[in-house]
Amino acid sequence: MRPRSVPDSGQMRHQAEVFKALAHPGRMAIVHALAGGPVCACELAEAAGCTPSTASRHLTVLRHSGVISDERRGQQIFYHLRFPCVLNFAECLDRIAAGEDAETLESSCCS
Amino acid sequence: MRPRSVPDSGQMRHQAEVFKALAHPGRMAIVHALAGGPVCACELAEAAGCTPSTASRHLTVLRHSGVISDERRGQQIFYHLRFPCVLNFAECLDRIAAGEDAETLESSCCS
DNA sequence: TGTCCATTTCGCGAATTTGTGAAATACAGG
DNA sequence: CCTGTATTTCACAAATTCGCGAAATGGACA
Repeated sequence: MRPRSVPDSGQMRHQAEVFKALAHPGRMAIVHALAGGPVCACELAEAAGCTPSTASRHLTVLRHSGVISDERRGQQIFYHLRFPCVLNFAECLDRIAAGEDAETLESSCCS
Repeated sequence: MRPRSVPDSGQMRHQAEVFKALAHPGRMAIVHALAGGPVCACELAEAAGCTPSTASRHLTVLRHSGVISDERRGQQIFYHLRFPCVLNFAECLDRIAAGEDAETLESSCCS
């Protein structure tokens, strides 16, 4: 077990903000849709299963929390996943939900 | 880059639910307070900086999402962190926020 | 049984989040 | 400049979350 530093309250607020940005099924769908590389906003609206308007707000939330970044390419805007390890952690959650023992998992979790 | 399976909508809903449970500074404080082992509810209320009443609801949210479990010991109830890798991921967030490059980080992230 | 202690549940108002259509903005190309 | 496409911003109502005090619950112990 590697030693771990205890975060201060500012760090914990920031962590909670990132978790909040991810705390929505549509936004998780967006994050997973970005796993293979940058994707434009219109495709992300489809992935999230909502209108472009709603998707735009989800994208704003994710961008503001630092999870994604945006880049204009001609008429469209492509989004890029800045925290690839979110996908690692999400996979851990699936494995624990599937019944895998968390202790056994820990050494390989999120790696 | 290890191949990664794309989660179905049920898995993404579950992931979002876990993230939502963690999406609160007080609940993050509780999670970090549990890093060293089980802690009773009254101490967790202190760690979260709220009343026992509010802390109890936070604990209910965390327990319902599977992040923690509870165990009675005499008069008090001790809580236990079931997802230790949450701490790994939280540390990644700190390191990225501190300016560390996410690509460099990924291979060691959450491990 | 009765009393203490730890914890949870209830009820309430305040604040935040959510989704959407309509309108505004930004850019490419004639 | 004007048109079409992509995206965002705005305004609004519905739903959810938050925090706390008061009251209820559940064991431990005499």
